[in-house]
Amino acid sequence: MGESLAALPAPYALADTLLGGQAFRWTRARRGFEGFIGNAPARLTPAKGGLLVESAADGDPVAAAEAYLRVSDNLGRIYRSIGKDARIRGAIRSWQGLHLLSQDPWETLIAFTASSASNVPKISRSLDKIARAFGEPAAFRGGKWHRFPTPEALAGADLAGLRRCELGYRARYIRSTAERVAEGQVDLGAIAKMPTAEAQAALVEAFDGTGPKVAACVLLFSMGKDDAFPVDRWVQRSVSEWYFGGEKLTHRRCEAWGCAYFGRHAGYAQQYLFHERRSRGRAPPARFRR
DNA sequence: CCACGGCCTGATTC
DNA sequence: AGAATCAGGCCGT
Repeated sequence: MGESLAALPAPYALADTLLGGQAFRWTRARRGFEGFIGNAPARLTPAKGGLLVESAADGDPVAAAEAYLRVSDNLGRIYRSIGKDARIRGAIRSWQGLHLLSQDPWETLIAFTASSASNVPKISRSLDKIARAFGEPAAFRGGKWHRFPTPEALAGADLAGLRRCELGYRARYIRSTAERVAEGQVDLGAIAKMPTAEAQAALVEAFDGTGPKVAACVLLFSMGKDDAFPVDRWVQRSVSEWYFGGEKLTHRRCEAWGCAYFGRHAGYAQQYLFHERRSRGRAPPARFRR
């Protein structure tokens, strides 16, 4: 087991990043967090001069953690790029150091398929149950952990077993998605290489239960497509209230607006809007309206 | 292209 | 207490 110090840029909002709803399998543990990096159990603990990484991963756990946490993102440059107005700049100020993660596409696809019309605690419980029921056990720090199951393992899962994971109607979506990936009918790696709009269309086309929002989350949180702009209820509200004076917007129009307005790093803007609106944002001061 | 109802289910609100 | 409503949507009509 490796144990060493990773570099962590000065403002890195670790808790908001790990627990804020882009990943679902991290929990607080003492002064740090326990979860998975590259499907290996890991513990991350803020320490003087960096981040203590403990992991059962093969290879270089520190490098894996740094890649997963996207520590080399240049947030200053990104903030300048998306900081188009006082409203988004206020959100950036409130959530300084919030990062996007670079997660595994397969797990992210299943996680956000499970997320539809649900909520973070329930999604976390579902994914934990899926891992316990269908994933490989892994020993780490004297505890018993369960890796996220492979596509093959989930493709072979019985529907009743999946339903016991609090998945409801999403269970059949998850199994059919696993079947398509396991059978090699869809290549997530190939999709990750496509331009964003094309990749999003390919995901929606390929998988039952994957619509534009879920696809955008997969692109943003696991495929490095920072120009994806997932529109969920919170982002929809924030854009409607803060940029359109409360006017109702279709999902499609909201997404198109976000991509055009924020540009290359629209996905980062989305994260900040999401956190700001979900945590406390209400009606905007009139001066922010257009 | 858009609007609407239905869908599993647990927590919260009324 | 039991009924609505909501929750990081998607699908079919």
